[in-house]
Amino acid sequence: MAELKIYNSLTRQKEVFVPITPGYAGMYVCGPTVYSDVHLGNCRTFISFDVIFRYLKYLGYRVRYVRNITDAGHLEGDRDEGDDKFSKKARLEQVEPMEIVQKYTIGFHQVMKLFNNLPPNIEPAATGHILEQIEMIKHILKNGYAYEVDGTVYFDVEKYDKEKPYGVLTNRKLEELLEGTRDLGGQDEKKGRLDFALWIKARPEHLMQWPSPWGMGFPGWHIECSAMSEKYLGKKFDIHGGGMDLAATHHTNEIAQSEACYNVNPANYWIHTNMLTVNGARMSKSAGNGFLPGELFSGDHPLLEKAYSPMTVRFFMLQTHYRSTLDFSNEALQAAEKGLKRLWEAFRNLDRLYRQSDQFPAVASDSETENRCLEWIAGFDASMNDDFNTAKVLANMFELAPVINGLKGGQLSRDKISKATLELLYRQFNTYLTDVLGLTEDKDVDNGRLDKVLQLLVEIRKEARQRKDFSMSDKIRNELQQQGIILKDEKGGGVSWSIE
RNA sequence: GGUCCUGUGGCCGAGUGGCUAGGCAGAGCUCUGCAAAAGCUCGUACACCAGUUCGAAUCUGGUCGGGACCUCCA
Repeated sequence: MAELKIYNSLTRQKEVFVPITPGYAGMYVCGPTVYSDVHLGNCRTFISFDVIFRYLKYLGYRVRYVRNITDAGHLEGDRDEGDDKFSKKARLEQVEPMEIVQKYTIGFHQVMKLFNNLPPNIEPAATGHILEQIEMIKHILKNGYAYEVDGTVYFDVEKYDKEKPYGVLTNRKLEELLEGTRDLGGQDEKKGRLDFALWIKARPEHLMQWPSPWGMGFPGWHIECSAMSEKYLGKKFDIHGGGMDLAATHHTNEIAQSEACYNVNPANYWIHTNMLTVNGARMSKSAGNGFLPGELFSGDHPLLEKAYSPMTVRFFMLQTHYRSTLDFSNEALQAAEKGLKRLWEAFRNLDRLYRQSDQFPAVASDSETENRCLEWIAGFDASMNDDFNTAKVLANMFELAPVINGLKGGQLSRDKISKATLELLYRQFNTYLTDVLGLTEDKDVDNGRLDKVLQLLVEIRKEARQRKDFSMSDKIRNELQQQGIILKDEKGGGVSWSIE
């Protein structure tokens, strides 16, 4: 099999993936800050990495996928002072901060499940790793890359940059970064404008605080990922991922922390997923243009014309490469909904053909059709190996759909492709659709009883049609359609049905 | 201002120096009692201006437009 190539943000080029330990892959992805509902933009990132996780497994790697829950230390502003997001929200809702954390963690997991994202292998929380974070800060202090001011510990960026380029990830020089920094005013206790807090002194009334060598306080936002990734994946692991917005600050600081502590860049491959936009502007919590998954599934949002299922949204996202921005619109979602429906229809037809695979010859009568199919099938792996090009995989599936539907509907004779090719097609189509891309069929109503009832109605309608009693047959079909059940008369006299 | 990304047919979106992805919408046809579904056919798109080249939407330079990051956000 061809090699997997990954676009590495660190080197700004595609590189062949070579794991540190053959057969194993370690991946750390920055998870959500659970002080409010995740919006669709957050979901896009996690869906992208879910597919990457799934594909690595498909390739046979034993993957350890770690995705953290940020439940402490994430501050409101850029001043390294004031409340963290949890305490603020807790005050607002008059509950414990951990109630906020619990509520939105559960919500996050529910949404992930609806999108059919596999759970990570480890999902560590920042509050559960205070000790590890303190140890790491102590280590950085000992190495001389941090300093304490009145109970708060800062990372010394300018000192660090003298030995290692601070802005490697975003390809920026320290001087440029310093120019872009806002003057924070005279009362700043930091030595350098780019210095960031590793540990923050807590005021007495602060709701979340822990004892430390520097007094009561709480960890800075960036140290948790460094400490937890080291704990579960080691000082050096294969893949570190997250949204593109995290590269300039969060990931840059993570690299600095690990370098200052262990003298190593924590990850070989840095993967950054692009933003979801609305009318060309980034979807974000602070901009107020965020869609909540729930609003999408119910259609309850002023900008939405109708509800869209989780799988429609997942498919919509997979039609675009993860490194491109994706613009969110009704038109695009409706197109995705119809496209996905067509794909499932083709898969159902393929499933039926597969069960009749004995009707297919050992050698295809039409080598051109046969070979084209084989190329499209091989294209699944080839596309994914090229930096996880899910859009191309789906395009190949759509290329195969007319062949499948043609074989099923009789427009294409069944000797056109060989039994072996049909079976390969079924296996790969099935594996990719459900295992690699993680799509499941939206079935709100489906059970054996409904099937029996429909078979009865189909039978009655068939008899009516034989009598040329078309008013009766149309009545059955139309009334069912009112309920969202579509009857389709097939060529050989059979009838199939699908639910809208 | 700095760093970087991007500009593809009505819409969404892949992409390689030459062989015009794909989806949705639209038109015609086949099939059908009528439909639906399905199948077949149809759009010669690649911001603009130069340059490199036998040949560029794909490479280089410039112009214009859009966006991200530099401040919390996946």
